Amino acid sequence: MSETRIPGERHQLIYAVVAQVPRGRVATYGQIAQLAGLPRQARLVGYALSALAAGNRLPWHRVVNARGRISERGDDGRSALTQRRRLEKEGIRFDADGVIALAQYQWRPE
DNA sequence: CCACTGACGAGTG
DNA sequence: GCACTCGCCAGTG
Repeated sequence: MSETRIPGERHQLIYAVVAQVPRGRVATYGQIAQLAGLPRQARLVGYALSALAAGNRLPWHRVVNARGRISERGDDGRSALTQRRRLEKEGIRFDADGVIALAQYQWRPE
């Protein structure tokens, strides 16, 4: 069967998973993709998040890359700084290299 | 319609 | 551990 995919459908699947990441925890792009039923498509998660309109309710700041670092956006680090501040406000610590200890903070859905 | 451009990560050498 | 390839989607001009 050829599954008819509506453009933007993947974005919705991704947003639905991001919305579930609890406060004080982080998830990786690859993890979000996996949970959204899009294994090995971490990049799509990045695309989906970059397409977010400002002022949305999604906790997009809880998504970091597989190395535990915040991915840069090409907006001169502005949004990256916002992201870091929000995470620190939730109690998440960064080491001197700007790395989050995933072993401690990564979200593990039941 | 085509070309280009992004919040990634696993695999390979 | 580093450099490189490749897979994959949606918006813009």
